[in-house]
Amino acid sequence: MRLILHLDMDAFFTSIEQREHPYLKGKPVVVGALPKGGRGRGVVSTASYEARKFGIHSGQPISIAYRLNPKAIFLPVNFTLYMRTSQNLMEILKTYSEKIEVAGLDEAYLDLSQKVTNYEEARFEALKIKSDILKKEKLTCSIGLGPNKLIAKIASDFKKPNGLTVVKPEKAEVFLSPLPVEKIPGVGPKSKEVLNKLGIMTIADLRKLPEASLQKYFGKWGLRLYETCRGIDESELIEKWEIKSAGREITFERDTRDHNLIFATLNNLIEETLASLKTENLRGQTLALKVRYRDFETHTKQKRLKENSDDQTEIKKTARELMLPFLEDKRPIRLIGVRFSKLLPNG
DNA sequence: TCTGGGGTCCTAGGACCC
DNA sequence: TCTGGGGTCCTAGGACCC
Repeated sequence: MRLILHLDMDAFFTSIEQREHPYLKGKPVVVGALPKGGRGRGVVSTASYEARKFGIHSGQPISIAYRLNPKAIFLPVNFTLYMRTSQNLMEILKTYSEKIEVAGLDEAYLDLSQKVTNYEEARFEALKIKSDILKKEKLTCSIGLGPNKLIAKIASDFKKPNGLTVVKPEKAEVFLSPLPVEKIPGVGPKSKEVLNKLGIMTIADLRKLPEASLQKYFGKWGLRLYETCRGIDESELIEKWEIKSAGREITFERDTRDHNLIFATLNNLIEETLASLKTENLRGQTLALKVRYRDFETHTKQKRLKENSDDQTEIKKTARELMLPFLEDKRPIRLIGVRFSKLLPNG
């Protein structure tokens, strides 16, 4: 019997801030870009549950969050702190199963198939994990239990915060039926719109679509969707991720056409990315440049680097050449980014 | 209202090779 | 004159996730 647990921390970043600074408890806290009196350019990373009452949510432009509640407490992202907390968390989880997939700073899947024999035992394990994390890290989480990653993931989101949802295999279809299609991981705004226009609002509706139609609209992903809406997911936990690309990007404080600023920033981004690749003992064989104009139109140009092009000066020169055609456009530039892919171990 | 930064995966056309 | 089929690599774009 396969039994998967998915754990998702509750409002991870803001909960950590509230833990570190007790006076923040019970208050609307927003972690993300700084609002700068409503003129900030970033987005909300995490909003505390108190902040969510004002309509503030992650991914939202910080300027809007500021408008919704200027009195909320806006904090910058303390990535080092969250990373450290995340590592502690994952160490705790590893004591409950050796088979674990770390899915971001605040999420993990545990395969309990070898640890328990039924859902009652699994529920007991889940409760132990929750109390262990609360005791050791002073944080709450929500957990989903199910016969596969898909069900476990949707279940963990079903009751938040501090929830525990158990979905036995025979209840999977009934559990999924009433949920809106966008609850399916991988169904974002675009797919939701396509489906909604076809009159498909819930996962039960999705089940009425023939496999061939799903393939027509969504290609390979459509075939997966056909199984997903029936609660079928055979995918294994990914216990070890290998890095496939590494990059840096930055949104300018204000849109710019200043070539000096653009090229200086470009060089910085390359230096930073090369430094982080170096710590992994990797080098990239392909360099991609990204430019976003004021109107948010975004383009990329990439180039396979010459053999053994490990030379920073050479890479910067290539980046410069990739950038030049973008500068012929009259639109001010909002963001630039670089990314290395086709990574190889450094010989 | 105005949209971050780190990534992954998929698609599609053209080049090139057998 | 009309023109294969398959595989792989490269590039560009887009959807999505945390």
